[in-house]
Amino acid sequence: MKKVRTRFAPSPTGYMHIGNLRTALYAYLIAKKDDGDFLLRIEDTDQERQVEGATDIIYNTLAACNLNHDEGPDIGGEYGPYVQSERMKQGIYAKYAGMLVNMGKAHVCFCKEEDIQAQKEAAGDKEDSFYYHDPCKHLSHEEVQRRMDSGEPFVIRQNVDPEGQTSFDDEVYGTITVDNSTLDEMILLKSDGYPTYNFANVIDDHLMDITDVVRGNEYLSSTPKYNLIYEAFGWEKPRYIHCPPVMKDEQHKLSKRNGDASFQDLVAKGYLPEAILNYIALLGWSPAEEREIYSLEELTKAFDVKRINTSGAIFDVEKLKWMNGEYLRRMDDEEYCKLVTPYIDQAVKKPYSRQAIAVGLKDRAMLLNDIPPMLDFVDELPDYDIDLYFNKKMKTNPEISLESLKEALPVLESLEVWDRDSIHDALIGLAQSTGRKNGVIMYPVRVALSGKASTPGGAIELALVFGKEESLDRIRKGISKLENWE
RNA sequence: GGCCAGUUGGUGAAACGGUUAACACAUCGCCCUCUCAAGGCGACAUUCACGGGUUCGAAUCCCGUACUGGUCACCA
Repeated sequence: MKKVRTRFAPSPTGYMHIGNLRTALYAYLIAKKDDGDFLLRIEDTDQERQVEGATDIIYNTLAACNLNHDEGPDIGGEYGPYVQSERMKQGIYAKYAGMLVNMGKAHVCFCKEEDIQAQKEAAGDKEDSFYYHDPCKHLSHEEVQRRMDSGEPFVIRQNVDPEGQTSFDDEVYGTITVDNSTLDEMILLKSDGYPTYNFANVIDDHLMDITDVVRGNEYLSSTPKYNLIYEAFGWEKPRYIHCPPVMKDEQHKLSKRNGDASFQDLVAKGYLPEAILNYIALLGWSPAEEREIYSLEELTKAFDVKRINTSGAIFDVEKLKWMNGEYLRRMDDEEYCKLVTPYIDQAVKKPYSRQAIAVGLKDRAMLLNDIPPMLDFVDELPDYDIDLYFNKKMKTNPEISLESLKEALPVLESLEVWDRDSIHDALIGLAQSTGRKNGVIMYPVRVALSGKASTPGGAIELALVFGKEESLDRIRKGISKLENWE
């Protein structure tokens, strides 16, 4: 069996959007599942749509996701070059286009774009469909030569015999059959000498020994035209794996045109690349087992083309959020602390232990960017409202809280060691020795320490973050605040 | 408009002719609890776009209708 080779073939036109990334992921998984090669090819045949820096975004995104390619413009390979504009300069496309012309499978066309367009529009009113019969097909060899010599602009256009049907098997959508009469004769080589996407794609996929073509399902209807080229050359056709779209809502695809979230936007918002990748793997594909969290390596094993869906999937940021939180929670503490420290630093300038803060964050922050606002009480005790001391469930109110804080203060002051156990024993001991609920003591202390209704951590965790001196200071402030209120 | 494809809950989805129509997110309860989370438990589609048919039996097969998407570029 031939070694499986897939490719990701983006055009460098801007940010990497989610649907695009997912196609890359699937192509990667299909190759790696069978120990095959995954390659990157840059399709820059449209000179007008080039965007500066777009190629770097592609490299960076793939690298961030660990979708490492085996061959590509940046790392080379035996099938190079991997950039289509460079391949064009080597005359590759012109050569194959010429071969097709000689075989009678393509022809030189001098028709003007506007003329064809006008013809289509005129016909559109009367006929159900319009199939372009290119008159240039019947031009004599001499005339073609003469007009080319005279410098008249031309394109190379595919020949399609409108008789009969063409069908192909897609791994996802099954067998698809179309009437040849509905196939336009597509342009292979543009008048600027560049190949069209369609043509370059076929030539390169063949030349690079691509066995599995993975792409969006918008190509489903042009696939028969691709196959005509394979057939003209007598080349073996690849397996086709067309993927359903990733949608923004029921009727719109996720697109960069609309400014929808790109991979880098999500990363900037605090999503982990691994979580994003895991989530999008599940959009349009489902594993055979009841599990949703998969590392890239695990995905590689579990992935199965047969389980790719045929209908579009809506991108649900809520579920991504959950998954991101899941990834965060599963990290070991040390790793988590390292990851999160830059975000803590955004909100906390004082030298409190990052690790002590991270402990409280771990089960609470689903997004990295949620972290700074959660810590806005750390450097400065906010000027909080006295009503915070009311809590029905904890059975506290300002009077009870004042009492609790007054009792807690000396107990904590007398502590020789300021660690988790001693603080815990002191506070809980206080509550239990007087037969009160833990919350009656703990809740007011937590409020006094933070001045907030909710915090990443309870009284003990916060006391640990602040240390003895600052903790006692905040409790004293709480006491005086309550006293003044009365 | 022609052609191609899709249609299971708010979302991702399972099911490959016979199940109480999995599971996960979200939502809503309850429990746990020093807040909030996390965690635990439970609720949530009498029904699989609609209408016919085939069959003892259909979300699953067939036909039609509706709706949605794609395509019909010297864009990819």
